[in-house]
Amino acid sequence: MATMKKESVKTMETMPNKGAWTAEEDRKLAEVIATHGAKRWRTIASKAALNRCGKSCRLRWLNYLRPNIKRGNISDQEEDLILRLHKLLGNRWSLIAGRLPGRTDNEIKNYWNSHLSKKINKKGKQIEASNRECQKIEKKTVEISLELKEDNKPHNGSEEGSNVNFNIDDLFDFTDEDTLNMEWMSRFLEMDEA
DNA sequence: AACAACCTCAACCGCATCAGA
DNA sequence: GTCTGATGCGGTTGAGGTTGT
Repeated sequence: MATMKKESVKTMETMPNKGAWTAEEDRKLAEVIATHGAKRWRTIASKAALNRCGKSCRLRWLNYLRPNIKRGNISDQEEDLILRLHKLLGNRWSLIAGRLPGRTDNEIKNYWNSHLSKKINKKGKQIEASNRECQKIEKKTVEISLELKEDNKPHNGSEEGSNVNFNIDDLFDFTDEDTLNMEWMSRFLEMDEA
């Protein structure tokens, strides 16, 4: 990918190199990191003589050159984990990445923005629709119960004697998902404490 | 075949936080 | 305590690829 942003000649002359990394740059950077370690990025940048800033070198190393980087598609299992972690942590990409060996925060962020956010929106719309349906049913249930109350009301106006036993729990159909999430979250937090 | 619209992902930017002097 | 440089993080951009018309 020959990524070269539109820049004036002056900027090109004075600013550090920008755009896509070449194989040669990667090799030089890896070489310097091998001898000096992955810290003091500004020093690394100058030792590698790449005409790139320390920040760029760090990013390149973390997202591309670092060993044990897992390349390729995100598995269903990983996707599920990302979804759960995002639910728990929000856009804390580096924390999420920390729970996915071999994956980088940038990769997860990109995956979220291009795949999962769309999925969530889609699901969100479905949930909205089903919520609307639930509200309709709820409204109807309340109407019916009020009608029944009216019918069973003694003519002296007392509430006693009503046959309507209204159980609030019957209105909600809880799935096991919330319970599972709570259990999973506890396990996750235990991992951090360990 | 040509063009537009959309998608992906590497790289950049700005800000926040950390660490050492 | 505070100043300064280094590092880390999340948001954004845009080139190149893919798909649709």
